[in-house]
Amino acid sequence: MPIQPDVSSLTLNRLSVYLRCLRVLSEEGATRISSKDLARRFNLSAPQIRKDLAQFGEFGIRGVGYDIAVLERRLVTLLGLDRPRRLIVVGVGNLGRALARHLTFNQNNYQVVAAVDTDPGKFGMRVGELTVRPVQELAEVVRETGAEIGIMAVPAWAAQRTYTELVSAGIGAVLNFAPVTLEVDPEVPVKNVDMRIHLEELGFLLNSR
Amino acid sequence: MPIQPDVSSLTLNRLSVYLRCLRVLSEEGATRISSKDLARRFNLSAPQIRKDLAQFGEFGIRGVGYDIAVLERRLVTLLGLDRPRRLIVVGVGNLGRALARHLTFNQNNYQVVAAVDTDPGKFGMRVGELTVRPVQELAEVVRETGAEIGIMAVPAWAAQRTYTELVSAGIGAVLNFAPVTLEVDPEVPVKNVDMRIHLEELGFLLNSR
DNA sequence: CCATGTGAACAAATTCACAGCA
DNA sequence: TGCTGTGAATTTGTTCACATGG
Repeated sequence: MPIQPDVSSLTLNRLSVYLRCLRVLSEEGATRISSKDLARRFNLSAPQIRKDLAQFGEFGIRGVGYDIAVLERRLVTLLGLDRPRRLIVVGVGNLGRALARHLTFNQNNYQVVAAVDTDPGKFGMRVGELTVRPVQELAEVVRETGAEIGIMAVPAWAAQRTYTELVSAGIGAVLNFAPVTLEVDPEVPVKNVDMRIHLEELGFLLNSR
Repeated sequence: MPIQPDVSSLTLNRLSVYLRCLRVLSEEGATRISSKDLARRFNLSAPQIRKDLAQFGEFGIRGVGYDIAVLERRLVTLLGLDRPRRLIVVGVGNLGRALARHLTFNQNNYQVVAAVDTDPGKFGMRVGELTVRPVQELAEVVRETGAEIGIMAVPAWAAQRTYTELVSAGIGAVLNFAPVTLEVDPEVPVKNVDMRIHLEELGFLLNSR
């Protein structure tokens, strides 16, 4: 019965995948699933499912499998999906505007609550339900809205400065779409979405055939 | 002097990073760089730089370092950045429209040359320079435009079918933004951009403090 | 000399295989 | 009996350290 010592990013990402799979099964009315069946059904690895889950306690029933509802609840809690997460979009170019709309999901969690930009020409502009505010007011906006995650959709050259500003404004974590490697404060984790790197990898693969 | 046996995704992604760094140095007028200096300057690992590069031949000059221009050219070639890459966007919702604009870079490579959707209400709609065409004409559009990479910005439930259609249409590789694990044809590689997984990882990290 | 290129040591991640329990 | 949970084996990736060569 070990507590999580520290969990790798690889494992965490698989937890998200497992949750997705469990929701499909729930939808179908299933109540129990073994790691083997889960693996077969969704192209996963059974021992890996067990190793991953075992890091957070013993959920399974030996000889039977996992209770889908129980496991689902546990993963929801672990991934912080049991309460709202407020997001703030920084940079409302093409991508920022799309993200401001796209990342506001249905339900209770993940809602984009604010958008800011440096360009005075954009202040007051409407993006979905939001009004674009000046980046100078970032700290204020973060405080007012309770935003926890910053979505960075700024040009590469502005990214490091923007990150620093988000940190000072009291943000808790950042999803970065700018194609740069940020100098990161360990207190404010960053995940990068670097489309150019992905495209270049595909470019390499296209070349080799 | 080994040829590339097969290169890991991790290595390929670092090549993109190296290229980015070299461009900064070029810009500054530098002509030579050692793995040690490159590592120090950009927070990389010197032995890893050497290992990564060595997979593709011997570029360095012992006792001196690497010639920036030579290395840059080699990486450009490896990553397929020396000739145009035409992209087709499938699904022109908020995200698809933004990507259609965002992924058309300056220069000669990476240009979005077409956009398609299933919704007849969107046929003929303008997105930047493009006109949205019916997904039924996918194969034709791919042939006409010479698109090599498909950008999937469709809902999760449509993703698998869309991938299959892209494969039949003769696409070479896919960048997938739908939050699903695709069943993949080994001939048509896929890279996933799964924002939900990233947000859920950040959610976990926010919880643990 | 000095930095590359590389085998050897190490670390991380995955898979295996089985003990232990419902 | 059958599946979980887990140490042990394996594979994959990174770092070290040094022989090699400009």
